[in-house]
Amino acid sequence: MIVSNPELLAIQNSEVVPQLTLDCVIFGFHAGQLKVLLVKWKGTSFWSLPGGVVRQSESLNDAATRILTQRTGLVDIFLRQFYTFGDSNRYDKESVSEKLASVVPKHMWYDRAISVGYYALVNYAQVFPTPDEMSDSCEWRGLDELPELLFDHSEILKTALDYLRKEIAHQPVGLNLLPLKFTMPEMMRMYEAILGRKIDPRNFQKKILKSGIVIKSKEVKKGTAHRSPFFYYFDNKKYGEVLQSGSLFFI
Amino acid sequence: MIVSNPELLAIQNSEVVPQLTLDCVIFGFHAGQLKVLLVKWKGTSFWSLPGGVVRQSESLNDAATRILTQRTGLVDIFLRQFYTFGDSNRYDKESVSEKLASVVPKHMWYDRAISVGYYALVNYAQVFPTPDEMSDSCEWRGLDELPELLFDHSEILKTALDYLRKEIAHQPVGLNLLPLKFTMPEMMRMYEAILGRKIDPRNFQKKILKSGIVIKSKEVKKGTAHRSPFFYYFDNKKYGEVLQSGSLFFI
DNA sequence: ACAAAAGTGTTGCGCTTACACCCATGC
DNA sequence: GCATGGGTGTAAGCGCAACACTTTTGT
Repeated sequence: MIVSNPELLAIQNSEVVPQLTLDCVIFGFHAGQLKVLLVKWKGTSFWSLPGGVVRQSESLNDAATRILTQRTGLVDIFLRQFYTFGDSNRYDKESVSEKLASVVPKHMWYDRAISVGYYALVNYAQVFPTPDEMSDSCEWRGLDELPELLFDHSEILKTALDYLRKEIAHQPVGLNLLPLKFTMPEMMRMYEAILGRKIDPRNFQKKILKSGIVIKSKEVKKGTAHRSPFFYYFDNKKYGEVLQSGSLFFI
Repeated sequence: MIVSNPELLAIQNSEVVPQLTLDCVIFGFHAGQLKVLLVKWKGTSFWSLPGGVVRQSESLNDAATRILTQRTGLVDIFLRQFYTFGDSNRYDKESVSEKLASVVPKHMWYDRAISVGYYALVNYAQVFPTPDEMSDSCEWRGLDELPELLFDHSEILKTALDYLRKEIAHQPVGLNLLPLKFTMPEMMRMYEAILGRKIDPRNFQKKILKSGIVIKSKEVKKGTAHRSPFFYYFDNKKYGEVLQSGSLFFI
């Protein structure tokens, strides 16, 4: 049996690494908002991050990729390990096993588990949120409309966002979050959503253009009810170079 | 039984988290060089990073602190989790169990293990390197005189150094690596050792002083065979503030 | 006296920030 | 035509990097 699924199942066979789980914070960008993909446990109203176990034969990165592909349908996504959560009281076994009794038999829970946290940046429009056999929905939620999360997943989410904010200061971000063609205001709103603050549009444009990671197309976006903004697209080669070099890139 | 010790013992009881280990990259600074604490396995000539298992009742941070205190005699050290290594082929069970057959019975090895990496910054002069029951020595080694290491420990060490170099750009470092009183050239050589490049002494001094984390004492260091440098000491309060705020601090 | 390391200031450039008006579009 | 958002340039100040000579000390 292979359990593709979630948190903390006390599977005592040798197929998976015991007491180890992996949780994914999947970020998307839509309607000017940073969103996170959450799952709701079958027959309950309890939400958590999508997660899973690690098979004996796969690496942590492979496990994270597998989980992401299952939930989003995407391959080749930007994925990064950011922290491993190992407090001995990350969750209360009694309380959790009670809440999820209809999904997971109580005796299957470990007393404690360690969870490796990954975050992913994905293109919202290309994602097909897919619940699995333990969840009956899988949905995007804005950062300001988050439900309470099971386990320590609220903390994991918050930590992921902290890491993302740090990384964005050194590396270009966007190739993974934005569609193929996008406007400068869209890109700027993405940065604003991640950083949680306003950015000056003139300075933003100057900096992005100077870095060389985007190219201005001659095409404009029509039907925006106001002046038509230009489309831009990423220069993948240059983007990769800047990503490699980490040649910083504050906004 | 509690095994305080190292990598990858297939202890099948419930005292420790199975298939999970924790490895520490302990950095010290001495004689102008960045050094790392290594252990040599008993009766062999094989070296590795000091590591250990995680007890069921302790958090990852607690486990790392325990291991560090055992090896160095220090309490209250600067310790940071940086990455979790989870490739399924991090080590070759056959080859490792062969090499360490005199220390660990072959059947005790897991097929694979996940290792959480921590690095620590410690004051070289205060450390008493202490081998444990599995190692017959525990020694400092300079970064350019490293032996080959077991498992994937060379990669872990390299990764730790990468993380340290990134962190040093945002946070003050030194309170943990330098003695209570130190000279500006000593501090500068520490930065040079970590960053692996030369620094301009005038610009360095300006930047450090401006940050306010050190205070110049009126005392000079005597007997240096040349002009006597001033002693400095850390302003712990200010240091803590800068550390918190992450108010960056490039060198 | 000599060799070696420590101490110290200035300048120019580039980067960052602050700031406001005109333009295009849909309604 | 009006409201809304998009597009764009300049100026000032700050931070960073480059750079060399004098001082002190032990031998």
